[in-house]
This record gives sequence, C-alpha cells and structure tokens, in this order.
Amino acid sequence: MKEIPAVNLMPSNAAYPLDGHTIRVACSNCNLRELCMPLGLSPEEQARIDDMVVNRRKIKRGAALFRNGEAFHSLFAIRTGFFKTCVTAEDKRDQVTGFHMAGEIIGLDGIVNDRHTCDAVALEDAEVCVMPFHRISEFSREINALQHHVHRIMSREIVREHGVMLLLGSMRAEERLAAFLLNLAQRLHARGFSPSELVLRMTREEIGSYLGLTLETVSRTFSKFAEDGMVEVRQRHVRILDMDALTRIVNQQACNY
Amino acid sequence: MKEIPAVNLMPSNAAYPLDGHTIRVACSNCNLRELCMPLGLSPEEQARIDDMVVNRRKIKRGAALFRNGEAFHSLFAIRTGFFKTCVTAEDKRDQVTGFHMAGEIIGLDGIVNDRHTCDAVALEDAEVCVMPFHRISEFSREINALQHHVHRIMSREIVREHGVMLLLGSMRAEERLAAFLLNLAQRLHARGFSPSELVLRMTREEIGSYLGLTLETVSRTFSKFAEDGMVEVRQRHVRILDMDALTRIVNQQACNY
DNA sequence: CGCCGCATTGACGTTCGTCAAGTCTAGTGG
DNA sequence: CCACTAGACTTGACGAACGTCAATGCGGCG
Repeated sequence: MKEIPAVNLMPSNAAYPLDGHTIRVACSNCNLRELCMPLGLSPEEQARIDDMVVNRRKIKRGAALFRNGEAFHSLFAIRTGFFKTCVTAEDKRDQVTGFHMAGEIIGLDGIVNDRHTCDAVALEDAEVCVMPFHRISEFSREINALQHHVHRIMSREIVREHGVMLLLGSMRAEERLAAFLLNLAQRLHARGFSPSELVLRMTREEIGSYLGLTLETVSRTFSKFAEDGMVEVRQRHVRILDMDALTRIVNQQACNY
Repeated sequence: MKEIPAVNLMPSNAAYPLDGHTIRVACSNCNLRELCMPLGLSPEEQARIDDMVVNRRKIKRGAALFRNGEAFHSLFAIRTGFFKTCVTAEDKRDQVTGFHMAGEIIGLDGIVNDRHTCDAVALEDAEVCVMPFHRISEFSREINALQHHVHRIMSREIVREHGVMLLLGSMRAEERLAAFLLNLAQRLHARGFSPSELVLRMTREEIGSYLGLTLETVSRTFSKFAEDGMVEVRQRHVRILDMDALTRIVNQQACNY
C-alpha cells in the first residue's frame, strides 16, 4: 500500500463560499488529486484533465447515486462522504459489494453493458465529481498517464474483489470482521485520519451483508473483540486497542486439525 | 447474454500442420475472435490488431501460466484449454477466484502494480495468445473500438466478481452449486457445446474452493441433485436433466422464516 | 419526552465442516 | 492383460459455527 501524506478532507473554504453555493474546484487544485488522478502530468495535461469533471453532484444520506438498471454515462469520483455499493438477486436478496470513501472511483460496473448493475447509496451526505465516460475515453487516448491510470483503477478493483472472495470463501467470522476493521482503518489512515479510531458509517446489517454474516454475528463478534481487549466499541465508534492481535486473527490459519 | 453462433473449438488444420509445429494464425482468421476481439473493425484496424498477439504459448496440464508475484507484461487470450485462477493468503489458504475457458482474457489483476497477484493454472493442456500490455495500450489509443473493448472486458470481470460475491455471501450450498453448473453450461453452450452435458475439468476440491465449500459438501450436493433427478453425475461427466429445477434452486430465496 | 431504528444478548436449530472409512478410476508397470 | 497404486470421489457420523427467532436495551431525532 502506498502511503499518502495526511490531508485535510474537509472541503476548503475556497470551494464553499459563505453563501453556500458550490464553486468549481479544478482537479489540479483538489486535495484528493493524489488519490483519484495520475501523478506527474505536464501543466497542459493538468489543464486538460480539469475538463474531465463536468460538474459535481451532492447526494443526501440514504439516496442513490445510481441504481441497478440505470443507463451508464459517467464514472464518479467521491469527493466527500461514504458510499456502499450493492447487487441484488432476482429474489431480492442483496449483497453489499463494497464501501467507498473519498478519492475512490465508482461506477465501473456500468461500462460493460452501458447500464449500471448495482446500486450506489450514500451512507452520509456526500459529494461526487461527475466524469462522463466518453470524456475519460477521449482524454485517455491523448494522455498516456491517464490511460494507464484508468486501467490501474479497474485492475485494482478486480484485485480488491479477489480479496473479498478469499474472505467470503475461506475465513471465519472473527477473521472476516478483523480483516474488515483493519482495511477500513488503513484506508482512513491513508486519508489523514487516526489509524486506530474510526466511526462506522454503516449499520451492523450492512457490515454483515458485506462479510457474508448476519447482523447478530457481527454484533457478537464485536462484543468478543471488546471482551478480549482488542477493541473498544460504543455503537458505531470503534477504537482499535491491539492492532497486532487483530492482524494475528486475520493471518492465523483456521488450524482446527 | 449474447448468443454466439456455434463454433468448432478444435484448432483448424490450417493452424496445426502435420509436422506438429504451430504456425501463426491471425486474430482476423481466428474462430474465437468474436469472443476476445471487438467487432466491426475496418480491414486496416483488423490488420493492426493481428499484431497485438506476439506469440502463442502452450501450457501443460497442471502448469502455471503465471504466478502470484511474477512481473506482469501481458494479457492472455485463452485459445484452447481451461484455467483456474487462485489467490493465496499469507497462511497458505487459497481460494479459486475463477475458471476460464477459450475466448476469455486473463491476467487483468497484474495491471495495477505491474505484478501478478494470483496464479493461473491450466486444468488441461492449453494454449494462449500472448498480448503484451504495452501493445494493447498503444493500439487502443488508435482504435477506439479496441479501447472500449478493453474497458468492457475489465468491467465484465468486475461484474462477474460481484456475482461471485453474492453467491459466496448469501447462498446456501445447493444454490451455489446449481448456479455454478448453470453458469458453466451456459458458457460452454455459447461456445458451441451441448447446453446440458458437460465434462468438469476441475476436482471437487477446486469447485469447493471456488464456491466456499468443502469438497465433501460439493460431493454430497451433487449426489442430492442426482437423487432428485435433476442431474446425472458420473465422476466429472455431468448431464443436466432438469434445467428449470436447477434455475429454481438458484432463484429461490432461502425462505426459512 | 417518546418513538423508532439500531444494537445487543440469549436460546435454540440448521447447515456445513471435520474426520474417517471405503470405493472408484485412470494410469503404470510387470 | 492384469495387478497395483495414487489420487479423486463418495458416504456416514458427529460437532462446531453460525443463522434464526425473540426479548430487551440504547441513543438520536423530531
């Protein structure tokens, strides 16, 4: 994992003048550019890339950025807020496929058939940069670094999902939750937050759906971790007390033989 | 799912002269081109695309096409044969992340960090077309259809993995195996094979790893399907007798409440 | 202040993993 | 051609992990 210098994720005042209206913030000025944009661009390329974002969109907590079946036009870079993505089977079962935070790109599922195949729902008030896919395609023909960046983002998502498959396919409840907590903490840390203290933006049920567990099992496992002194849990506030112990749980083979 | 006309997957004699040496077969002549290449190219573009494949590589059953940690240079289009891909955790647990057949592209996981992050192992003698990634990148800057094609392939993989996550996260053993069989049969059918009769190229253990089950559970579930008259199983030969029943199993909510 | 959604906890049942024994098949070598 | 073997597969008995159902607690928001 690449270490990213601590950044303040709160939008700067420059972007939000007192009247509350959003003004345009160029990618080249954005404090998240290291997360969602390629590095090492020339000034001309920078300027070009600023045109990739046609506008911003604010999403209220609980609202959907896109839904399964909707036409696909754009990828979205999360500027602030927190999203879950979930797929739904015919029988209404649904499965959370990921949690996404500032600097991450969502909407990649829509490319293959020009329709979104999952829902993206804001877990807190959020704002995204809207990047029409035809522009991304056009610009990445001209800017090699951008082309490679797009490929890397998609590849990263594939690799991330491999990790989730490993988790769902072969880990037990404690390992799943430990892996989940460590992953979340690490991503928040990379964004300048505390490495050990986090506020969950999702319910136990959503965590359970992501991890292939019921909400009760998630709750019980949290309680067990707390009993064992590895974490402190008060509702959605979690403080990791023993990072190493959690790491050991994830890496220990289920050695019941 | 797009229906693809039945094709004969056996390499044509033109490609394999009597002396056994492989001669170059252009993508534009390949009977798999509808699966791995974009459609509707101009003749010049076709010719250009033929240069994307620098060579072929034969892989013996049980051998690896690439392994976790190896440098990434190329994507591979499967020409003949059958592969599994699997990721391995630190503790040696491993998880099959996919089974791949003729016409499919593997190696996408390597793009993000210029290293492969999983193993690709041939489950039967196989042959792949080697496509250096720098060429793919170069050509897709010039040929829009190819650029879009690459994006679609990666997006398709992301969507496929969403489906696997749904399966692993919320289905029970019978549903998993039914979904697996139907998926396999459908993909084989799209390649001109029987829609209901298939030969598994993988062991029960590999199926189990993919589905997040033990080999015993896979075996038992096969037996149960056979008892119920839905399939006929003799070792790796499977004949689907009641496609609808299997479909119903997949789509039926686990309605135990 | 009261309500509602979320979370916790307990009791119980089901599913699936584990362990073990035994069978089948393909491949090998005499 | 058959015996032999190793690996794959099947089947059964048992238990652990987790899901289900239900009761209760807690906190945030109107």
